Amino acid sequence: MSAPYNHKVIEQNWQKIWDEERAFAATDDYTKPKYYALVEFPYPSGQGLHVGHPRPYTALDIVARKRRMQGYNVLYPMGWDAFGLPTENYAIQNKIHPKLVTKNNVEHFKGQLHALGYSFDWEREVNTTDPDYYHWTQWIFLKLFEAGLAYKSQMPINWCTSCKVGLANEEVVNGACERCGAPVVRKVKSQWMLKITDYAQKLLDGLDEVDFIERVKVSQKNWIGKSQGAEVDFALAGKEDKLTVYTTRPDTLFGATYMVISPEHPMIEKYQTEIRNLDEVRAYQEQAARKSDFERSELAKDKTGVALDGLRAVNPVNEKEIPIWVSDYVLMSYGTGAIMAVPAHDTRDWEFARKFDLPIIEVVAGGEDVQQAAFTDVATGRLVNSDFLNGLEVAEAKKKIIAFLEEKKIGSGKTNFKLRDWVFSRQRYWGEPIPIVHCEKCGYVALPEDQLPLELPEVESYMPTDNGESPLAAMTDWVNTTCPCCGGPAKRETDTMPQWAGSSWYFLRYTDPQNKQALASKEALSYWLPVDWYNGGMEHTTLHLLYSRFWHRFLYDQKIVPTPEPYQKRTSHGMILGENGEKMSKSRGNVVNPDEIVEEYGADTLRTYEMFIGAFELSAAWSENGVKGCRRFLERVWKLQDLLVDGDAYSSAFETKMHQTIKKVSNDYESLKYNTAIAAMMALLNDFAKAGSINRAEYRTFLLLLNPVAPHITEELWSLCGYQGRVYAQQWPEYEEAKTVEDTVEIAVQINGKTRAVITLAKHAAKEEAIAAGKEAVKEKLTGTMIKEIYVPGRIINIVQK
RNA sequence: GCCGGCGUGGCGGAACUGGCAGACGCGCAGGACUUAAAAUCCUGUGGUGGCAACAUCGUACCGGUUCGAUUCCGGUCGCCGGCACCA
Repeated sequence: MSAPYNHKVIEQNWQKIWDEERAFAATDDYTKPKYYALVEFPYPSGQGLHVGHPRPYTALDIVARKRRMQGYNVLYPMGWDAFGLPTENYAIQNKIHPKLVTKNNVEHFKGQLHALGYSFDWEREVNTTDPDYYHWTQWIFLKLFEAGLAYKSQMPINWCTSCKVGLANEEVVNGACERCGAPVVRKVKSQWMLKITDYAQKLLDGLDEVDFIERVKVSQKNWIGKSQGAEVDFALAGKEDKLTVYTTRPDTLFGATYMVISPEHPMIEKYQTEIRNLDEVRAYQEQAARKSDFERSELAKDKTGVALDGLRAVNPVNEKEIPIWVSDYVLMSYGTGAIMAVPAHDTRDWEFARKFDLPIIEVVAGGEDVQQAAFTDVATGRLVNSDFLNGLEVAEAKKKIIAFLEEKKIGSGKTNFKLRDWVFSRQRYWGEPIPIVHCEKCGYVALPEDQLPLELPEVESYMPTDNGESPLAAMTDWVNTTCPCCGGPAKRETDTMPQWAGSSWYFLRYTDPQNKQALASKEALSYWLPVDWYNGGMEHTTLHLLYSRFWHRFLYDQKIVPTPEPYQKRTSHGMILGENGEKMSKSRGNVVNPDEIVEEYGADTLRTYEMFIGAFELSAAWSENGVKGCRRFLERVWKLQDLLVDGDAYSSAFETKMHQTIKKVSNDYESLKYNTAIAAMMALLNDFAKAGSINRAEYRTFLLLLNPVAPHITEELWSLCGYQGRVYAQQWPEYEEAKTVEDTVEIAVQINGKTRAVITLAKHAAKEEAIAAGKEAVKEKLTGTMIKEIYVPGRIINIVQK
């Protein structure tokens, strides 16, 4: 009888052996075929590892281990995205240097990950807060600056009242700070911006060349938000001036019955003396200014607005005078800050027109009565009441009206993007210093490259100042410097970079993490890139993914990286919820500590369970009983050694099953179907247990298949049973397609689509033979008139009767 | 409101390209072992009816296409995620 399965001893032992043997180090032998598997590096928070972390890490560990067994030189790295607010806030509260907090958290995390037996190449570990790392983050920023893609701009930004930092538009969630939930207000500040909008089209086009799961592509596309329409000039009645609008429906121009401008539109200031109800307009502007974007949208159901009394516009296609309204549903930050309202064919305009009793004129026929609801279907409608556009379909009408506008010089076709530039400044301590100085004479000047890294100075307090300056601003010795350009007095930039900076290029550093001369060598980059498979959370599919694609594309244009896209394939995993099906959180009291699971059941059990828990892309609720079930499975795998018999080829009883299982497991590991791969191995195990024996060839294959999921127990059994070498160094098992199919199949015999019998048939039985056998099996139920006989080989026999 | 996804036993979830719905696991019930319990092993387990063979209903709901629909199409309801008056 075998000794009991002691996971603690086994797991620590093998982790030590793997380290000593450098089992998972990627080699610099660039002649071998490579595979770069990547998971998002964690933020090393004070709470330590969450049970959500092992899900993606295990999934790609499986892929990485399998690829190594298939002969690839595999890079599966890990590092730390360690700048960030929680660390800084903890440092402020406890008066500890964030560097020290980070060091402690990283150590804790690393120990936890190590205990899970991941095949990370720890020799390539990176840390975004390491000056040797952020040297290159700063270097990339300088490249962006030189290329004119980093600029300073005085503009209204999202200001978090609690964190006292500016936030990118993308970081504001429902008008609240994404990190702390405090309300976000508008505040004008001079900010470093990155011109991601210059790359909107390239970022959109790049999606066609990569293998991202569809919903990720859709999110990226929606975020970039390309729309094609036109800008149209509306003359102001009685003035030599015009109001330009952007519209995606220029075809409906004849239906424009009024205009709406944003409360911030400069037109109001320009013509204030002619606006007879200026007081009313001023009051409305003030009311709108107090609202955040969130409130402006939240109050959407009840539209507000005020008509400009004294100013009217002229519809350029029919010369009709139409009123101009001011409403906060039109935003200054998108398009031109003014719209032409076509209530018959736009839902928002329709609501507004209803509320203020404005005319609704149908210009696209094909829907219901436009007085009852807006008709917005562009596919089926045809133009009416539109002069020379009458009878055309929407798409044709668009083309024709744009041509008309361009000919008359009153408008033109125009493409717009929703994407906005990236606010890159943070008024915080714990981030990369921005390597720019400001000189009265020379303006903003880049730090020379030989002065990089510009290290964070020691400060007394990490707290941002109340006026919103970074704590670095108080360090006058550090701030006051000389201008690299003219040698005169200058001041350093005191804002730091956002956390997104370090994570926008970390996958490049893994290819050559010690390099002092460059972010990575050309050779390393051209060998390892692109990342073959990148898995991460759905929550990063817009921000991090887009930012890192932007930086990469820029570096490609600078001829620094060899590929236009950084990631060939991107997948996403679902969240792990608490036992009650709710998101795990301290306040809900449903947090599971992975350390306790590893202690009690073992890393292999945790890994197996997290892969078995459900469909990888969907969220799944934790179940301690489920964990026990997986432990039971591994116990049974352990005991299989007692059933071991000689045999260096698969026994005839199991040959087909072995080939089928190899095929199933191999394919499932590639397609995120870890749960069914494990189910297949459980089913095979049940068969062996039932048979009472397993031969050495069969057990060998079984251990190889299971190894990527449960690496420790399989190495132990491999060694215990006297197989040579290490599992991790073996060849991945192969199957023969021909041997995965049985000679005979069970096939259902249906009458009128209802199964009435199941018969066993030769796999390729001829139709006559099959039908005859089928009829024989259900003969006493064949009472009606024969209509049709259907036979799909290997699938079904269906006898249709009346 | 818009966009995306999902809806299958008591529970987590399977089901290739339209072909026996419920694999695998959990839970539960019964049995074996044990003084007993735990662990382990065996058997059963969608609902209803029947001793049983079997019949019948059943993949959110309504309808359609088809010899045949969890799968395809149209509509309705519910849940989750994202976006937020983007013109």
